[in-house]
Amino acid sequence: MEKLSEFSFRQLLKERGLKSTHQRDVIVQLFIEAGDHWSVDELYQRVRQRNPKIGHATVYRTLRLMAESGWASSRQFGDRIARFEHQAEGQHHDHLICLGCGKIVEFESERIEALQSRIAHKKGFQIFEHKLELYGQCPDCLSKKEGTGKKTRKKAEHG
Amino acid sequence: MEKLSEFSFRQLLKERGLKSTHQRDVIVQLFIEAGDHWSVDELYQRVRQRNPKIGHATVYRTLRLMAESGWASSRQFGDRIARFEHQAEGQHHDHLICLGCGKIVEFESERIEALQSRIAHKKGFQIFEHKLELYGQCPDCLSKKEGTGKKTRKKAEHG
DNA sequence: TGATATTTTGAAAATGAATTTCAAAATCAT
DNA sequence: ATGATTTTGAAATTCATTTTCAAAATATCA
Repeated sequence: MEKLSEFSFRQLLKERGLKSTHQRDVIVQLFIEAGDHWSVDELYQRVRQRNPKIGHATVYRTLRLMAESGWASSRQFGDRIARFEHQAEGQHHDHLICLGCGKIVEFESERIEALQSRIAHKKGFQIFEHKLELYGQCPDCLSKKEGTGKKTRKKAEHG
Repeated sequence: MEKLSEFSFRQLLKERGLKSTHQRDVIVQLFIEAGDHWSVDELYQRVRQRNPKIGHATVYRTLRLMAESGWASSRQFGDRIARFEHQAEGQHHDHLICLGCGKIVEFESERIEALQSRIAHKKGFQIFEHKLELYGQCPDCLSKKEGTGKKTRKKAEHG
């Protein structure tokens, strides 16, 4: 699969007999710029800044289109809202999620993947994908937290 | 923590200054009987069979209460609906989910847990819980499937 | 036991993320 | 440009879950 860009997305649309639009350009471009783990609504806010006329349904639709065509994938971390990430070209990756500040850190482990395959095979399953999420406290939140152990989940930090 | 039973749940309510009710008895008992990975609605259907006067809000509330007090835990497998399981006394377990028939199989792996801890530690995180889900096809669906690779997710099978 | 303060309940309304509807607007092949 | 087709935005809808609120049930204690 090609690396995602505004242009390769237009290419994809063409191949599928779909139309290129200003809205799709903006959304795809901002999706690329934004980085991983944004919710639809967070991305929609950015889109609005660039063009307030673009509706949220269009953001949902475009993100879904990207996910269906393999450019993006959607995940849920604990809550009920979908967060999108750029589809990793090669390696699959997993996530550490901070319950303090919402920060999401990615990691990879070939050894875990290998163990997963072995387990699946033992149970007779054929695996298409997996999700591994570790929930806890990030270094920052651990050092800040002297006193009470609060469990409030703030809006996700990104960067 | 004590093993879950109707009676220990009444105990818990008492300790918390909450009231024992017929509804809570029925819901807890059926939750125990039902086994793992039922959605609220599926459990609600069972509850209705025993007592059609019990409302779905009460089932939601009771399940939430059980989850808050550590008797049950809720998870989402791919879709947006919560499924509940009895809190494993000792060992944490993970899940294999069949995308063909919705069957959910549990497994445990100390070695994966150990690798997870190591990774978390390396990134400076302190982990409270984790989720590992492997999505694919179960043995039954693999053998059934000769021709087309359909991806429809049926209602979950249990047992 | 009965009075009463408190909690719980069920029905219906509210919420919130995501999807659909539909008429108007935009796109694209000719 | 023309016209068929797709896309759009706003509003409505869906669906799981939560909340509201008046009525009912429960616990407490005199």
